Amino acid sequence: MPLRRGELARRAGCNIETVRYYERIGLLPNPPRSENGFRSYEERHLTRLTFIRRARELGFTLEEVQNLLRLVDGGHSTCAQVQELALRHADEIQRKINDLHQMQHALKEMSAQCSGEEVPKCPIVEILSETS
Amino acid sequence: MPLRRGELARRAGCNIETVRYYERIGLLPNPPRSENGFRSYEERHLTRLTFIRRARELGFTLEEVQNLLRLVDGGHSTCAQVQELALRHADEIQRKINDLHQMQHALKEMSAQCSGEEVPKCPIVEILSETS
DNA sequence: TCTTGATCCTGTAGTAACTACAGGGGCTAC
DNA sequence: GTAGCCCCTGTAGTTACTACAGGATCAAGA
Repeated sequence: MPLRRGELARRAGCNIETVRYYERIGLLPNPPRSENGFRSYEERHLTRLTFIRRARELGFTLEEVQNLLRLVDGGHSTCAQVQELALRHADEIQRKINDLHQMQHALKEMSAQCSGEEVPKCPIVEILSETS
Repeated sequence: MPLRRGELARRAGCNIETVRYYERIGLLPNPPRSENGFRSYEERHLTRLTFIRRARELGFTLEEVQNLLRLVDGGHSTCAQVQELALRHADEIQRKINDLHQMQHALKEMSAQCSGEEVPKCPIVEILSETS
């Protein structure tokens, strides 16, 4: 199932130009070309691109995405390095999860207290501004 | 406790120039100025700025942050509107939480299976590429 | 009192991560 | 054979910052 650029982008949920951009900066490998010069992608490209798109939506920078990809691609030699990095990433992710839980709680609370004419005060801003 | 721009940025955890940028695009209100023309911020500015920084780190665009702020600032008239918006945001947040949980699980699994010389294969990319 | 250092001001230019467009070519289908 | 859709390349524009230049303010020390 070789995919062309447009179809790859569509399935990964990203813009068609983004594919070319990631190729240019080395985040996606240059794919083989078919006879007519069109880029020809495989499942593994789709997998990788979808991961990148999702990680970006979760607030990771492209540099952080690069680090994660290198981690799973096996760029690090020793187990200690891998563990260190994996756990550091996991901690960062936990922080994000906590923040999101707080946001969600605040929004649901607001929605629940919304009845009739009364629009309640939503504490989401105050809650998420605490320096934890 | 009036704060100047540098101290506000430092406490909120963002760059000093970002403050001016948010002011320019209308995300932060223009603060009063002291005698010498310096910007003079209050607690509420710090609260707002910290919220923005955190929301950005969680992958929300500035436009989405604007929407969240309008929601809590009371820009929407009816309760139905507020509920609709709040729940939509909460759903989006739940999706992010799910993705982060999967990433975290994959990373911890990888770290746990790391022993001695063996560096295991990490399924984080494959897992997060599933279109759920 | 003078100067050094830190901070502020404004305007503008540079960077990261896309996104859009112009000009041209390759298929397929009526 | 031409209309419509997709692809190619190069380049320019957008979003969200971030850095820098040139100058003013102000507290503290020599």
